[in-house]
Amino acid sequence: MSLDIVISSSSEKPIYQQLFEQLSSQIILGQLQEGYCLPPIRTVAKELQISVITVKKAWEELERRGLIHSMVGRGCFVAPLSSFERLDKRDEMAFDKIKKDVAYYKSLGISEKEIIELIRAFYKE
Amino acid sequence: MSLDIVISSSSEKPIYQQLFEQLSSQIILGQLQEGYCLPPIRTVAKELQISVITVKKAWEELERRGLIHSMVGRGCFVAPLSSFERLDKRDEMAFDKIKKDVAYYKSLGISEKEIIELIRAFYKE
Amino acid sequence: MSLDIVISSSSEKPIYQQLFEQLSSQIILGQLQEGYCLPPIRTVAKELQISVITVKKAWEELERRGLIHSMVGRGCFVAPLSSFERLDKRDEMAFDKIKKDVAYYKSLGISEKEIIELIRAFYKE
Amino acid sequence: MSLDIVISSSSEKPIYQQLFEQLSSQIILGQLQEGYCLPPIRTVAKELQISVITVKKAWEELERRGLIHSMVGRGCFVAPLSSFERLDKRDEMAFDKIKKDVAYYKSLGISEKEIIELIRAFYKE
DNA sequence: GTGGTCTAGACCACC
DNA sequence: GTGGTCTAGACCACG
Repeated sequence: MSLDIVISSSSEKPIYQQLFEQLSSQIILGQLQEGYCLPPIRTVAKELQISVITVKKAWEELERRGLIHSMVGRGCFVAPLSSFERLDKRDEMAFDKIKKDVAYYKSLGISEKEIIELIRAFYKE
Repeated sequence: MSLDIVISSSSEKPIYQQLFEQLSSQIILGQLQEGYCLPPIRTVAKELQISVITVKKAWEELERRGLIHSMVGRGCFVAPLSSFERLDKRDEMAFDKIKKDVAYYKSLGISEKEIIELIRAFYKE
Repeated sequence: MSLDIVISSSSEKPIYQQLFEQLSSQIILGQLQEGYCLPPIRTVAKELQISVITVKKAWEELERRGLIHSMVGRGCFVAPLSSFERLDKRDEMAFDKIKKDVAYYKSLGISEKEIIELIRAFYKE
Repeated sequence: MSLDIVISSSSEKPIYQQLFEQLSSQIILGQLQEGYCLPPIRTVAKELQISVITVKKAWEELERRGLIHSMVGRGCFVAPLSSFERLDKRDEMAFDKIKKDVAYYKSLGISEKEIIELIRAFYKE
């Protein structure tokens, strides 16, 4: 399998979400090219030692977001997306999160300046 | 009840966590002074129209973080914290989160510059 | 259980889709009022003699469409929708289908007039 | 190959059904004359870049409907149909679908008038 | 008690 | 061989 996925079963995040996040990143960043045929879900499940259903759930979410499309009997393929569309989906996925994050930072009384310094510091790591 | 809490039952966040976040903010920001006696959990539960168990869970989390301490038969009290200690706890609660957030932003290929612009924009709202 | 659902296991449609279609109709038509608490999925599953997972899948689709929202430990509730929003969702669900249907009718060489006569006839039944 | 077929691999419809629908339309509309010898299924498969099995399945469905008949070792031929018979088969194929469609429209609470307006609009496209 | 997640394993439609 | 659907049953988080 050529997928580059790491699953942490001890993570607080559900496995299907870890899968979704990693795959969606790779598609949005163009690391998986359009038309690329993903490995069969049963293969992915076996290699990651998780259930087929869990993989399926992640794939369904990817399809719902228009990042892949599945064809019975043929496999699942990375959707054709222009650079513009990829950027659009990326922003769509990031904005809501950032908005919530900022709301939380503010509720803790952390200043804009402090946040930005921390962001810069963690970005360099 | 003199607590200033707002619960959203339609939020995606569990109720106990909403409680915890709001109380911890207020303690960390010094809005609830040290030694202040919190209302009985049954009172809080009744006024917010939630389960006693839910309130208990939030209080336990606050105690675990050292923000309150309970005395059997007497009630729960805001812990005595110096300004320095409060800042320390605040940072402790914020750092891990920011670190994770930045990791996610990076995985989506968003630049440090973009993030900071968004943070600034959302901060002004 | 007060839900008014009929499942045909011999139908060509998947069970979860039958569930989804009937529930969504009832919500869109205002037959299930906003805030109404649906019976627990395990109860629905038992009464309809289908799997919990199948019910869950239908509920997930309803939630995705904004027709219900679920709260862990509390249940699933019909979303608050204005008459306008309900009409909007109804149209959203109907338009795509009608468009496809018309394309098929046209490919069979059936005239607009014939179709309309048939629609009228079946509508009266 | 003189067949006029377009296959969409990204369509939600199975390929064999796309094949069947297009061929049956052409036969019913008299675009393929009776006695016309269809190209060998291996030729069709190669030109459309699909599996022979898929073509075979579509051909079987056409034969089941009495639109073509196969003669071992000689090929598949468009069945001899009078104009009347063709109209009959067309209606047979359309009626069930329209009936189901109308049932669905009704379940969504869409009025006969609305449907007809939409049908007219989509027909003009 | 609720819903959320994950599992193993079956059968089907499609290619 | 592929993905799609359905099943039974487990464990967890939440209230």
